[in-house]
Amino acid sequence: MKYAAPRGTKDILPDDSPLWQFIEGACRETFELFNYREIRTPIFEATDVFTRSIGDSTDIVKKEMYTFPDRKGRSLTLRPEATASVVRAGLENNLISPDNLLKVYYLGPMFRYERPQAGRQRQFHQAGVEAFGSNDPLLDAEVIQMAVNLFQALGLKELEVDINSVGCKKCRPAYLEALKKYFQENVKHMCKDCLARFEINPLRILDCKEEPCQKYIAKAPAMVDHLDAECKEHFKRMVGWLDGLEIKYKINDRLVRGLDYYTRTAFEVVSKQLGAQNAVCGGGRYDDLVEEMGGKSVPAIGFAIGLERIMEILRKLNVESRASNVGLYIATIGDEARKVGFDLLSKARDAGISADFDYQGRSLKAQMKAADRLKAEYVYIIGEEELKKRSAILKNMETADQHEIAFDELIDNFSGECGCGCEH
RNA sequence: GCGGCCAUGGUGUAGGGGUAACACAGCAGAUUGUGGUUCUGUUGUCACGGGUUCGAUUCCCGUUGGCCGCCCCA
Repeated sequence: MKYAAPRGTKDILPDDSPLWQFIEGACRETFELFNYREIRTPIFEATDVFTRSIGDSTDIVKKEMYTFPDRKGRSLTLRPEATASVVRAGLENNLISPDNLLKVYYLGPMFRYERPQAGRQRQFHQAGVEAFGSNDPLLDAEVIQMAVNLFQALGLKELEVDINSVGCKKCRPAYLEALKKYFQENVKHMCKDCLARFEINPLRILDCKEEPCQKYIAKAPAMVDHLDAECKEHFKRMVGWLDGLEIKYKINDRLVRGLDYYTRTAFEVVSKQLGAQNAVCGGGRYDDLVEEMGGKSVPAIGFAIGLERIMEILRKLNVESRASNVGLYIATIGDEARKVGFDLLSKARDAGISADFDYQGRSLKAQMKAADRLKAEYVYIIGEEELKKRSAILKNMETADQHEIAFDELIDNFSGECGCGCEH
């Protein structure tokens, strides 16, 4: 093979697109139900947009960004996630302000230079939402509810919603100190990764899955116990709203998210039907980001959903539906019939009937076979005799019934019964 | 960035130092104007580069890519 798609990228082929459209459609529908409106930002940004927001010490910034200089030497980066872009766009276009509530959603490809594996690609797709302008815990609950509703609409089960609070810039430093103090003596018994985490970001130790480390982690102080009064109140009230909405969740005081900008609420939806990469949705509040990116202080919250991972689950559930949308296939014999057939073909399309034709001048048998494979509902067969009569055979491919219909009446015959393959 | 496994027609697989087997799909045909069954034919530089050898698709090394795990994340 001379050319192949770059490592970690995948073609989405016609057989897959119905499922993609289903997923994307469900996202749009749910988001719009909650009155979020679509925003589309460029696929690349000035590198600073990401380094400043995501954080220099995160893996994304340290080793996963697709960064390149353009022809004038400016450093650009393919977006590894969308939140930073949305904040940039919102600020640039004056959509974000403290006294204005902005709710937007996006859908599209993201890029991270990572080693591909199950549920992980270098170009992958996310759908997400961002809401700016409110620090009310009600909004946190609603955002989580929206994610849950979406997964319901998609027919996903066996999901778990994990929530936690990572505090704010006022109370987190004290917690980090407490963590350090706690791990100070134990860390030497723990894995070498944890040793490194201890220096860089002790919060990450909580994420470690190594068996020997677990017993130390289990007794480590939890952020929820170190929240200041306001953060504690925020978390309590959000949980209250979630209970009111009857949303099942698990408080996971070990949940730490990988981007630096999160404050207070952090949540994740994980699937039991996936392998190691089991998070299908991750999000949280980022009350300081807008200000850090040069705006006024505007609280915000959002989440992102990994579409490939949703796809993987749906594939396992076998929800692949691949109905044809061809209502009419026009088969012809001979050059003259072909001209007439092609003319009827375009008339059919003008009338909104999805129609197809043979482009290779093949035998009638081959045309019938093609129509069959396309699962066309009807085939209109035009031969020499039919040309003289200006009337040809319309065959119902499912029942195999066929009868004659004049060229002039073909389209009208269809408009009544909706031969377009749509669902009614 | 690290580790394990792998790489044969469109797809899924078999094989093995002397130029590849099977199934399915595709295409063509089986009294030349009708599909889903059957039968026949047809489809491959055995990932790429180098080495060992009289000879490599088969053995060795490297590269690239895939799968899975670690890290991290969606």
